[in-house]
Amino acid sequence: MQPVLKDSAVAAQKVRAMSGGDAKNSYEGTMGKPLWNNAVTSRDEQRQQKRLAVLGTGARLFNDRGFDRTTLDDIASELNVSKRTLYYYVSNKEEILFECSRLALEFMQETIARCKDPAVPVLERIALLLRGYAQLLADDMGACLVLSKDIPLSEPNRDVLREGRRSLDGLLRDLVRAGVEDGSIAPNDARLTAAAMFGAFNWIPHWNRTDNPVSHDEIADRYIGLLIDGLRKR
Amino acid sequence: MQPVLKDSAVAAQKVRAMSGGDAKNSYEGTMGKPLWNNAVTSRDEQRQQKRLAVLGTGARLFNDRGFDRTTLDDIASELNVSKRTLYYYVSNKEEILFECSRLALEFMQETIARCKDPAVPVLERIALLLRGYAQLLADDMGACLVLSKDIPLSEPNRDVLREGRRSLDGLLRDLVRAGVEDGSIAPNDARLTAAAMFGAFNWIPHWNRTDNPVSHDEIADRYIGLLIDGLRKR
DNA sequence: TGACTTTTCCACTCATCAGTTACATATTCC
DNA sequence: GGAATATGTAACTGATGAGTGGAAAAGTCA
Repeated sequence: MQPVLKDSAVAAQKVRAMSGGDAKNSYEGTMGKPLWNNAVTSRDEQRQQKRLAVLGTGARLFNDRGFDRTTLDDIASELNVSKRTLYYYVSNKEEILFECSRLALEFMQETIARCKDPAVPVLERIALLLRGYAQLLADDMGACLVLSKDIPLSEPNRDVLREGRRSLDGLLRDLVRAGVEDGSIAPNDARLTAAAMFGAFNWIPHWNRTDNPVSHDEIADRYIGLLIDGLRKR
Repeated sequence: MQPVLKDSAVAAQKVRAMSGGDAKNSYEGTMGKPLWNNAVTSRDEQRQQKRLAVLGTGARLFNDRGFDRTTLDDIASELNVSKRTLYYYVSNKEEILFECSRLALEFMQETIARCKDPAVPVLERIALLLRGYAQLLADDMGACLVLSKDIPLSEPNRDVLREGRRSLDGLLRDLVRAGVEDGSIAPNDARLTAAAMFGAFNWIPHWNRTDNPVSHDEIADRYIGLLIDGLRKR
């Protein structure tokens, strides 16, 4: 196939071309938002969008094959571009993974903020957090946060992600403790409880990454029901 | 350090030497059983034990660094042996991973059998299964089953493991359905329920792999309690 | 048009690592 | 003792893949 970026006349086509052309591979963007728009965009915006296409394609391939088994040539050829071109948008392979994970954590911020509203009952806030998390994991970048969790990054990057994960975990623990305090939750070790809950959700990208995935909303509903009310019939 | 296998006089010492010598690295064997015994052992038994040491060390390093980031030289040097020597016990890198996973699934068979006893109430049988699974995950080979789950193996091996995992998952689903049938469990989608439960447990090796791990029995107790009775206070 | 910037690619280097070749030394057993 | 078997090593091969150098093509704007 021809290198597309060079030939196409219109910027919008270019960015679409970055995504690989055919529908099944086309990069749908992050959190469901389309990656490009057809309006005339500035050079900087185009650059930013292409960079996002690199990150998104990277995330998808990392999730499919694993970080170590994905070559930069894989990502490049998915985008119909040479490997050298990728280095115009990112400075190395690690940066792709780091940025995907960092963005994923950033996407959670809105949900996190909403979970801190003291007007909402604790159990509902926990459900809110978990539902938001399930939606995050439906996205390639969100799944990347889980599936490539154990790839060792260099010093500063690693700390940034660790802090992000830690604060997410801390929030759930705090909610559990708050629930115990106000009597809505049975006493328990908040650390283990939070680990069990995140664990259940983190496993989703491991099994639900098929051609016909179960809807993450449906999964979230059942998981939340199970975690809050348990298996046992009353 | 000297190559130890060649110099040591006594078989038992040899096998201990295979494990790296110093206590912190010494290979403790599988499922808590010591790997060697001091009785005079036959050549075949020694070979088998050394093979197990290779597998166990492989599993541990795979769990620590990931399969792709573990070289055969890493495993060899952990055992104070040359890489070529490993090839006397296994035929390639994949075989190490495959055998570890296969053995882990084999270790579960006893638990699986006990869970099929119809005299025991369903909820207890589920607890039995999950407790056995948590113990499996405390072992390097068991953790390997989870942490290297997504490494692609060649055709026949992949199918063997898939079948093992599938039947484990199937058992839990069947138990859940049986519980719904006999009224001890609230109606639900058994597939999602089993996924949530295994997910919670599968995540353990991801977070509890430190110098001071939480006891897997303690984790199992809390997880089982949560999954059966839920967060909500009654 | 022509100067300037942005984007792109070909072809390369260099390191890593699975698996092998060729050989050496121990051990077992006749 | 000596043949057969088991255990081990050092040094190599061949493939793979991250990252780069240098230059050409395309786009921008006077």
